[in-house]
Amino acid sequence: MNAPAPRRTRIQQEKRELILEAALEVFSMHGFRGSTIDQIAEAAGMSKPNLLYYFRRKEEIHETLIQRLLDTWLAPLRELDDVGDPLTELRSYIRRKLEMARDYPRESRLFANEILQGAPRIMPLLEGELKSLVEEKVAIIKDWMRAGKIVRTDPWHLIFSIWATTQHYADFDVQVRAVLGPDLGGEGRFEDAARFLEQLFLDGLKPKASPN
Amino acid sequence: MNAPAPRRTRIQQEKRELILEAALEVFSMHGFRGSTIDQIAEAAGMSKPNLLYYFRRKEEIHETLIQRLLDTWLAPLRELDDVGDPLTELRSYIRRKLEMARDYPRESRLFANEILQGAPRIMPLLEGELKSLVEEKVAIIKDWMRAGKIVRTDPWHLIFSIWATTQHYADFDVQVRAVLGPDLGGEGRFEDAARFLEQLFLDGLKPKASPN
DNA sequence: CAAATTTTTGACCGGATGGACAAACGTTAG
DNA sequence: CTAACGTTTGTCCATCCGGTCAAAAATTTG
Repeated sequence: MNAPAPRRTRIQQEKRELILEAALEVFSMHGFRGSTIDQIAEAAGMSKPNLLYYFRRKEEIHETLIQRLLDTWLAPLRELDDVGDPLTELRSYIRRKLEMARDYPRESRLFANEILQGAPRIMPLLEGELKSLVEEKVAIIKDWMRAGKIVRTDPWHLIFSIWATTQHYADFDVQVRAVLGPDLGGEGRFEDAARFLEQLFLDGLKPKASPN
Repeated sequence: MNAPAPRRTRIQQEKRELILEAALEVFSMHGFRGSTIDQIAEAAGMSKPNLLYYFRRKEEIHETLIQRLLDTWLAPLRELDDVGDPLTELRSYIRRKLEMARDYPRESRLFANEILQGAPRIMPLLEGELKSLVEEKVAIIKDWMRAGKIVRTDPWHLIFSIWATTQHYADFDVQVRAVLGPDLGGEGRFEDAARFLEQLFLDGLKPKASPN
């Protein structure tokens, strides 16, 4: 399906990296249609034709960005496995997702933009890779429920709500900071969010009968 | 500050309404920059110059849409008051928000688009009206906590997480449906989500000591 | 009906934007 | 030095898009 990755010199690699970094900044802020090649070129410190020497089309930059994003984006969920204690596993999943919202807000917004617009470029991936990954993790969670390790609830919507609450702090960051104001909206907001989410999910999920 | 609303004939009102309906469809899908006047005009069944006879600029449509949206959008939160039982109040707030995600997904996406792009047009409103509304409701929630009606937790992030989880079903609807698949992703998904969220928030918030 | 007013449309304009291209520039290898 | 190759840039083009305008069509008013 994919063409073989062409050989590239070290300089080409670096320039392409520079462009991708700049494009991430621009795309995540203005969306695909709202961003211009000129903006990206300027952010990357080069001229438009020069940028087009490294990426032939605007879409090519976007595609590369999205593709690269998805690998790192799903990593936390991939790491969720059934070897550890369920509550510990879920806690560190939530924490990792929140850390990603804090450390990679641009990636999160790029993804959000894509989904908002109907996911035209990644629909197959959502229905394929993502769907089966979630199914795999849902199975694990169901096992935990059957074993009485966590309360019975809907595992799909549990995952959705973890996604929603954590990504909210990246995608809606402007709103969060505006509402919290200067006092509460500083860097500490992620600590507060982490504490809150841990309490929300883990107290909500902890079995009432025999808390061990 | 605002110019007085000009007198309009019934026909003008209807046409403007038609245009706003079409624009909501288009803007919520492609964002402001990604939408063209031609698209909106075609969706409204009229020519571009004709549309521009009713709205002089593209921005004017968008502003009208956003302004109208915000009133209805914050209505559920406004209704949250301290007269009823706290858990009942929160339950119906969550339910109303989820119903809005189900019944007005385009409005939700329009709002999400605006926030994602840094809220350039509504920042003052976020820092003003929204902030003080949230502060007001945070005070109520704090009272409930002091009175032992609900567990102590961070009221700001409680509100954020209600926003995040409910709006997720509108903004990320494509992803939700893709992951759930045809079986689970039907209309029942909102019922499932409602049940899950109620359990998540209310069990998580219910005081452990004396549940009454 | 006829004048006045409102609504609709085709044609057009100017600027922005994605992209092409050839020439210039720089670097490396013989 | 110079030929070959990789990189950079100025210029240009076609298209898209927001918005204008005058004239035609429809509607209302007298």
